[in-house]
Amino acid sequence: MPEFKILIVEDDRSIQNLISTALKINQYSFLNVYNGKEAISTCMSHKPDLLLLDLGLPDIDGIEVIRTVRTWSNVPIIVISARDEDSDKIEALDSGADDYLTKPFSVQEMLARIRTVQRRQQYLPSPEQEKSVFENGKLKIDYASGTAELDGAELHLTPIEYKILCLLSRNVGKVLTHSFIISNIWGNAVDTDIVSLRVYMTSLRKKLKCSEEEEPLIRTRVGIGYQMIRL
Amino acid sequence: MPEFKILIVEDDRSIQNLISTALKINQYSFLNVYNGKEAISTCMSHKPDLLLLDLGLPDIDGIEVIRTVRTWSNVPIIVISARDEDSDKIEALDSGADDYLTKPFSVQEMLARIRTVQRRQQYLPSPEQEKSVFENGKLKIDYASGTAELDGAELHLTPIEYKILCLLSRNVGKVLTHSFIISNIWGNAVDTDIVSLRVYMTSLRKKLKCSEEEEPLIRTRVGIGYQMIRL
DNA sequence: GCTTTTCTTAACGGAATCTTAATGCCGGAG
DNA sequence: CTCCGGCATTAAGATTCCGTTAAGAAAAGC
Repeated sequence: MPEFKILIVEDDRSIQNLISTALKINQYSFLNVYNGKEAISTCMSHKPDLLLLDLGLPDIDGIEVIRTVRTWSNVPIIVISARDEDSDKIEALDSGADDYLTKPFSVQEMLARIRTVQRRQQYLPSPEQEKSVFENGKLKIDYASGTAELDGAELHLTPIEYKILCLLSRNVGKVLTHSFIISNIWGNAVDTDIVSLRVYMTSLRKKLKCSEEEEPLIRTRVGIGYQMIRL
Repeated sequence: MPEFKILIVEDDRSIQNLISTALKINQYSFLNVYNGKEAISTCMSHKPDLLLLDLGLPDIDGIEVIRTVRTWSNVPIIVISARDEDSDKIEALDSGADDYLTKPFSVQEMLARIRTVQRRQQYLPSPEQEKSVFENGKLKIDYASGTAELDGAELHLTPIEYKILCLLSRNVGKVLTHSFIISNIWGNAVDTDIVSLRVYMTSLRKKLKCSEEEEPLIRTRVGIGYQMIRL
């Protein structure tokens, strides 16, 4: 195995120190950042193999960090938080976290859970080239900053529109079924109608369409779902 | 998404019942076994997508179950145990467990951690995904993206046409009876006429036929059914 | 608290698709 | 040769599916 890079996101210096020391002893390579924005940008630039993430950050909420990173990356995320309410755990896990440790935590257990992540990594096919910027024709998405632009002009998308666009872009060329899109956007719990999805597709298409006489970026597969065309 | 089968390994009937009920409500399909030997054999025979494993079993130690299963399978394992010593957790995780919940545990948290496993599953290469492209003469089907093309040009197929084409392609060379095709496309419940099938075969053939003087891709077996020819 | 944005739901016209029916073709049996 | 069963093909009605608009509800920002 090459090297395993861990990004520690923790504003409490003493805990940050505790974790760093443990990782150093076990010969992991790691980086420290102290707030959410740094976490996202470092994650983008350094492409770590694992995130150790505190939820209580000074700037952004940790949950938001998870959601943002998950728009373009499947990097394992272990949450380390002082909040021990069930609702917090569930929200973090459903937002995309892989594991959740409650402070005070056992360093040995943390290390064991890191090893679990490493072990799973082995079975993954190819370390997919996860880029944080997506480009397709005139469309350009910057997953890290959460923005999209068309022909250089920034698009003003609502959160849901943006999510749908991300989902389609991450699966360019593939046909995504209605139910797949809905469960990915609204979560497994909620049952939203297909009708809502259609409304969003309309407004998305309206915003994506700069000129006529062009092949539409998003194609409808009648009876199945939608598909972004690779231009 | 197909179905997600969970194997519950728990000798305490009350807890087993608690878990079963939660899974049933959330429409998972699951199996119950009550000791380690059954766990291992059922795991082999039924190939579940997830193991919920209690460590305190009457016959074998749970850790041994993990190690045994791990000799041939990477199926996700979530341990649910009364032991809350660090050493127990670490041993279980290092033996191959993916997660560790301590009794008493929150059912909601358990469900969230199951969803985490499911989410990760999506990114893994499934057996069918590996051979997801079918080619035969000028015809090419990409099962993953749900598209088919003829001579490089994409085919516009209706859902039923596409289903029929997939069915035939997955059984190239074989003769499929009318009733087999009908039950596979429309399900055993609906009684659709053979006449409808003929109409679809016509439109399918029309779309598949690029030039004359060629051997037709789909051959009629009078009185029996249809067959895709391997070119 | 008020304004603005975003989300959701309902309604409707139109398009794509499914199904059924009618017609003609072909080969074998009488 | 003629009849008949199985099949292909076409057309047309029925049905489902989609896109769009508008309006009220909810949420976010000020």
